[in-house]
Amino acid sequence: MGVKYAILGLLHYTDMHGYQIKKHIEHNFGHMWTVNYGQIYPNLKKMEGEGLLRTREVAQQGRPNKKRYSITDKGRKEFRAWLEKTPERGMLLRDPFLMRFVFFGFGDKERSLAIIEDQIRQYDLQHAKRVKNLARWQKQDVYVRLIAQLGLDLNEAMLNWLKKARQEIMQEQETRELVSAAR
Amino acid sequence: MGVKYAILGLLHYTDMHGYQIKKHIEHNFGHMWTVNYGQIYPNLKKMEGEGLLRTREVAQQGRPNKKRYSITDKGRKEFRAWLEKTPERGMLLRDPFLMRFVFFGFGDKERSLAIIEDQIRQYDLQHAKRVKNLARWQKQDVYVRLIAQLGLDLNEAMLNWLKKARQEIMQEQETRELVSAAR
DNA sequence: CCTCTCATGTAAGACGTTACATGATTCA
DNA sequence: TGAATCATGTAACGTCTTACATGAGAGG
Repeated sequence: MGVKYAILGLLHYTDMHGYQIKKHIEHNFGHMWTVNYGQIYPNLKKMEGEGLLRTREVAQQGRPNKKRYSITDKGRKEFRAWLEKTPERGMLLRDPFLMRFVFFGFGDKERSLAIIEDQIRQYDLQHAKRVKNLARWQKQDVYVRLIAQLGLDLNEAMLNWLKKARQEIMQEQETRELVSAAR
Repeated sequence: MGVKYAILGLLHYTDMHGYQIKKHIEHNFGHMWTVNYGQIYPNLKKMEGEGLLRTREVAQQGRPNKKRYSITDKGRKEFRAWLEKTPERGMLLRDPFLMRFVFFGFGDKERSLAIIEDQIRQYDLQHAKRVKNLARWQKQDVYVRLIAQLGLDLNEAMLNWLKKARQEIMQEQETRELVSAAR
């Protein structure tokens, strides 16, 4: 259900073939969303069968023929109906780091701090990437600009939290050391 | 791979049966994570077969016997190894609302604003719930407390962004109306 | 020379969700 | 009377990921 509407949405901008759609999704929804050909190509085929898309095949030499997809009126109508529905459920956040974090109390403190340090580096890099892309987003409509802003906001919130977490965990360690030193 | 380590982690605190594990996960990871029996019971069975868990059956009248699971040394070892690995990938965020939001430019503005309004209400409710649970979290270790704090932080970031978004979208509308009124 | 980009696709498997079946007890 | 809680489990069905196969041309 996920990729389907992303594809229909993207084809509102311009006709595309599968390879481009993947690139586009990675660029625009990237850092939070991954797609792969195993989802895209079967979906395109299925949607064509349902009359939501139309294909024009473009011959190429030395590589597989391109299939340029465009959205049909039926596709537009279905997309529109989806767009106006109230979202079926809330945000799902799954993060292998956070999953570990809850249980760090059962592990080694030094190792936990190293993993946190690594996450800070990761989010710093992401932040830089997002800032670099900002100019590109600014040319788009309000909604796309706002989504870009959300990416920055959440990134910032995570970074602040990670730094606060690092500090609190280190302090806890100091307290323990003081207690055992006092004995 | 997801539920497995959550189960091993929870069994570090106390022995539990499947029903309780589901309740626990919903309470502790809830609002971002959903689990169902279709995942839990087969996983428990499999993990018992691998020697990571041990069962004691508790007879009951009028309902299925309880199976109280406890973690084995092998389970603890495998959990520990997982805990200390650097997380395999970044945060994955999937949100049917945000998926729509990017494409709101192709839909009806009034409808989009109504959906945003609804999201604000939703996050307000969640915020209240999280605040109510804070006291319970404070009794736990640093890591659990920090995760609770992150929940609040991200909730707040989303709310601020939603309100900013609502305002910007409404203003855009006013500008358009002024332009057409001036003609 | 090697890696990246372009371009399509399939097959197998992992993972997740929904719905069903059973059935007593407790609470509104 | 009806719904929720307790308690286990399976089957069918979706979705997602990984790995494979093919192969030319561009750029470092």
